[in-house]
Amino acid sequence: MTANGERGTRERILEVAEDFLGERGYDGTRLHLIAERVGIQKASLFHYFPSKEDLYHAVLDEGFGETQQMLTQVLAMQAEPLAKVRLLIEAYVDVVAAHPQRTKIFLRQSLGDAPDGALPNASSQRLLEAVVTFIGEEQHADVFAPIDPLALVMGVMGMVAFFFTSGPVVAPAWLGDPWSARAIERVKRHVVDVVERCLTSGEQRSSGAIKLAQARG
Amino acid sequence: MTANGERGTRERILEVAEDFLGERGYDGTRLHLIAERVGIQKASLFHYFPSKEDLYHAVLDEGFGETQQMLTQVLAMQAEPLAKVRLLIEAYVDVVAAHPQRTKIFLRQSLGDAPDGALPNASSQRLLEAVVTFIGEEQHADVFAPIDPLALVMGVMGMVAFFFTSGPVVAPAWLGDPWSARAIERVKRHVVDVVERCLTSGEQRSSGAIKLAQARG
DNA sequence: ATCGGCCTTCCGACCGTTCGGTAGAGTGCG
DNA sequence: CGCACTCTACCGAACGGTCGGAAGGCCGAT
Repeated sequence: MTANGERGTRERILEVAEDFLGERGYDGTRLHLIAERVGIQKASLFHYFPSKEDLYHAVLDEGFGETQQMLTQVLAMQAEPLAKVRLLIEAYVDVVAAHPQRTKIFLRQSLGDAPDGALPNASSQRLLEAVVTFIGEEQHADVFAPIDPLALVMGVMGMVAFFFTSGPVVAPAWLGDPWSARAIERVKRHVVDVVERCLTSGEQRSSGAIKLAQARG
Repeated sequence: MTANGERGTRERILEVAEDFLGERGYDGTRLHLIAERVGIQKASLFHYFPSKEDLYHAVLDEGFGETQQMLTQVLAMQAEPLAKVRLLIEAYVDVVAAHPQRTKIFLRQSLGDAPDGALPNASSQRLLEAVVTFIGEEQHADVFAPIDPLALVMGVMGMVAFFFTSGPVVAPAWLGDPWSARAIERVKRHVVDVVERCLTSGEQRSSGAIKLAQARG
């Protein structure tokens, strides 16, 4: 037994790496700093991961997997359509709020952080499709109001990610500590509110929005 | 007169730098590649900008300034409240779509791309406040439905940014070429649609909105 | 019980490359 | 000449990654 009695060096590396990758991105992450924080020699990193890029992908996979698993679970639940949407949003906000660095990595990835560029990740796309299909079906049954489901879902992703990652920079006063339970609740409520208004508004506005605006004048 | 007859080497550097910074971020941007694409020697970059960080900030300032100027202009226009909101959104989408790299840089910046961390940028905060105040006043006059205005505005920023920067990765099929006029129009319509539903729904749904209304008094 | 090999885990030292940045001279123009 | 601009050549530092080996646990053979 050397310095590290507890087991899980590999896991600790992944944790620390996630922190650095979220904070500074792929190119900004220094392996020797990861090693230092883990309490290990830099060369030892290469015992667990063949290269920096492999470490990056390991962190990525871990994060994606967990998030998708949680959302898939919620999607399979039995509930009223609108309630299920609410649950989905709340679960998503929870998972984003619980792993801020992971969310940052996800955003960075889609901005093209990795050296090999941004990859579309097949399984996450399947999940996205499942959610969109669910909403589309309810719309077809006239339970939900007609609105582009894909745009709606992607809008939710964008809003939530932006609130937590960019929010503190753009509007530091708002939310205060973005990871506090109070802030999380606020974000949930707002997003649910917005989506519900979009899915329950009686009139169809999609293309007639401009006319409506004029009519109100 | 040497190789570069047309004037504006500095401007060309800024353009090219914006491209690289958006595509790969601060740490991933290599000065020698910028120089190469400009058609200049790397050392010449330092004649115009004292350091990489200064170049970065120059790009940042240029981008912020232009965006803010445009939005401020729209905000000062005379129009019906709801129409003005629509104009603001359309202007914002236009400017984002016109400068994708700039938007990526902005997102990266708020994720903490620069070596000195993310700075809250005072003037952009003032603009944000102006928009929020405008919405708040219309709500107070019962023209707009009660909903957290700051959250709404930030949500719009998040949605739009996400559509254009992450959209192609998350859902490549959607939008197709995200910078086509068709895609831009689609994004505009969706965002305007969502915001209008939020600002015109008669009933009051969120308890967050109630709190906001209280806080305002 | 203990020796010797073996495996995992980790380490100190080192390597080739590339990065941001500098020095200084050259060139053409007003 | 002075000035604005660009060049070639170079530098120290830091990076990702490699190498050979040391420290200890494990286990079977003696």
